Amino acid sequence: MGRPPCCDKVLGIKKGPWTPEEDLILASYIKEKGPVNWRSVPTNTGLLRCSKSCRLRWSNYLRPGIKRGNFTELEEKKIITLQSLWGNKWAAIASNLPQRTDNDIKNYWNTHLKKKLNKFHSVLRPHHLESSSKSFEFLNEDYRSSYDRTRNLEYHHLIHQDSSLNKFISSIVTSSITSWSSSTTTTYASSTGNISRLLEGWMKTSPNKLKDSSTLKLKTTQEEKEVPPDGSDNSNNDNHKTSNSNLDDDDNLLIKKVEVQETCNRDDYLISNEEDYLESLLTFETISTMACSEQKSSSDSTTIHGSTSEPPKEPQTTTTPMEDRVDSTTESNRQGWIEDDQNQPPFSLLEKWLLDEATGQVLEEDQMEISPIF
DNA sequence: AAAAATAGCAACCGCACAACC
DNA sequence: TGGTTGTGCGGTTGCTATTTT
Repeated sequence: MGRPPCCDKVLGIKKGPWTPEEDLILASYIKEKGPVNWRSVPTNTGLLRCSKSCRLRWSNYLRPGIKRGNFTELEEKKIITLQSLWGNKWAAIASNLPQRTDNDIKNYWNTHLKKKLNKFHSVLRPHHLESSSKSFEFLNEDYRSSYDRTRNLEYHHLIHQDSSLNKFISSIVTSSITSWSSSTTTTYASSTGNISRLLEGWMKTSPNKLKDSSTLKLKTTQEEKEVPPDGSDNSNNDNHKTSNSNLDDDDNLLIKKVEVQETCNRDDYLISNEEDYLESLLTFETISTMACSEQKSSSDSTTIHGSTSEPPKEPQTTTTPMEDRVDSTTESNRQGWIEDDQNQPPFSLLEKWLLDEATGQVLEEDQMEISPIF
């Protein structure tokens, strides 16, 4: 026998946007009762909502400490990085952005960042993409999406090849958390904000939440790196909510302290490289404009290649972009990719930056020395 | 000025899984 | 042991606001 129908199948259950009155009732009830059995909430509050709807409303909008709208560049960067590492594991990603909900991040990714990345690729690699689009005509939307993700994963792979890069990503996340921890600015949507302010002071961000968020598990061993914090096989969806199962809370707090200290010691490094990253990724609209005007004014198909204006090169083979790019994730191909740069399609700024990082052109190894996180 | 298209986002849906009985 | 329940999660839908035609 399967599960009984969810309560939202019951007649009389209200759907659609929540009203401020409903928000107030729900928030007040949870404020009074504390952690609740969601099944009992509609009954006890008189709300004509299903338990799931109540839980969702609370966890996504009413829960104190939620920050809404106005994603910062650092948050964008972090989302992009983690999405490339873990895919659409929004809950896992959200666990590393303490004030954001998975739903919010997911929406932001779908409506902003995905487009941004696509634009980023299409502008900086017009030649490559032009041929890509033809090769992709036979692919359905899902498959193309998976290709997009594969491209993101290429960055991931490059990062994996080089411990310093991996550490860099870790440090980005860590420094983000550090700055968030000290941030007190919170922006709420109108009605939600009113409700939240009603609850202000009642429920501070729980120590556990803060601690969990601070214990991002960017693994440093190869097998661990591939595992998202919730477990890649989905065998345990709650894995990302626990810090280090082998350590007790005090140990984890100690690790956090050490980590923060190390982050502070790396400030100079972080600032310079995060700026580089942002420059390539988050300001590409400017680059896009430049590229467009460049292409308009020039008929010789000159295009932007990283920070240079190296002419684009036609792909040397007839392989599809998928083959071309996915195969490049092998170590040998990666090496070839780097060494045989002249024969490869031009890299985007981001790709080039990562390659520069991987080949040690930017950073000294001793500067990068960071204790493995967890 | 109005209609159509698009973007943004809140909320819903359904599946998976663990805990409980 | 198997059914029931509660919860988490990712994907999708649909409404509203904004922009374009």
